[in-house]
Amino acid sequence: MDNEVIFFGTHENKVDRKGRVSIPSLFRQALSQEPFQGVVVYPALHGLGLEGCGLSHFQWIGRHLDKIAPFSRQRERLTAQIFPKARPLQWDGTGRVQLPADLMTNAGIEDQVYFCGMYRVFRVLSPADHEKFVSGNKVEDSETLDSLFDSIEGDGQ
Amino acid sequence: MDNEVIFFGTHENKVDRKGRVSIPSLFRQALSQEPFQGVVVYPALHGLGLEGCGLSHFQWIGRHLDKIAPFSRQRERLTAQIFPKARPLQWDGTGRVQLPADLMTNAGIEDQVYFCGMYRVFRVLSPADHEKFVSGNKVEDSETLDSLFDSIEGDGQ
DNA sequence: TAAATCTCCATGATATCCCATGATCTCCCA
DNA sequence: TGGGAGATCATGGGATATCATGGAGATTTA
Repeated sequence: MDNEVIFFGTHENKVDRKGRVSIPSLFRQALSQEPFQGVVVYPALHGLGLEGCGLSHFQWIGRHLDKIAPFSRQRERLTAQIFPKARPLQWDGTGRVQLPADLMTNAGIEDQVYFCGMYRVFRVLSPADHEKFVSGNKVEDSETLDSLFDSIEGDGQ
Repeated sequence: MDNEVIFFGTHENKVDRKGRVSIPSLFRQALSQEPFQGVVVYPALHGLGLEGCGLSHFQWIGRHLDKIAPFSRQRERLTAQIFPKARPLQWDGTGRVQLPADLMTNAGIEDQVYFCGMYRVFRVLSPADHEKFVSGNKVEDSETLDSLFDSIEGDGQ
């Protein structure tokens, strides 16, 4: 897979009173090869704040849904969980997007956000949620961490 | 699959007393590459409100029915549910369509609707149905959500 | 001819574009 | 190695464009 889009690092940005926020330059660089110059944002599936990614990765999520029987209730429930709250946000010439009011409310975001790179996606968190996010994902004992890593297969690289 | 038609977000619009309603700009953009500049609307399969999509996807639904045994009761029921009440609605220069009276009655729509993007289709819901839709599709504990996703095969990406 | 539908124009709210600024980072040369 | 010039980045504010919506008038349909 060429042109891999990867997000990392934590970036603290301001939300101005129009609801605009700069997408971190590193994230925009990561997405620079994408046809859609913007991000897709939706409430995080597991827990806190918002999650975002490029359109291609979002379409990849959609293709997962395509594997489910088209008129089934399960497909409808999963779709309803993600799509009605997802929004494509195109950035402007200065790299900013407009955060929709409903998503901001949903995530308790006011005038400051943390962008946390999370490999193929990123999180957008209020300061309070960011703190919970950091402490909540701490792995207390190194034994646990070891076993997490051990569960991943090598690929002979 | 290029130029994928995907519907996102929830949009609250008014129905004026002539029965006109704006198709959300995002939805029209999604359909901008389609030969037919409009939507097809029919009663939703799983109960609430109306469902809509572009003409191409509607044709795709038809082709899906072709996979069901031709003289089966199931095929007839699905066909009867969708096709007799479906209507192509072309939008005008300002992006509005006229909602047919029978579909509005059928869906309990009066002067306000919610458009919910649902991936390849979208829902058109009265305020009351929208509330039921949201609460009815809630996945209470994240375990359930996980298991829903886990039931889908990964592709090793 | 009455009712319904479509076209066109006006309007307020909102989102987007464009330019300016200060802070930080990078680069280059002494 | 240190310091200054220039570039990049996040951010603010005003101007502009877009969108949803209302209504008048033209056109079509029954």
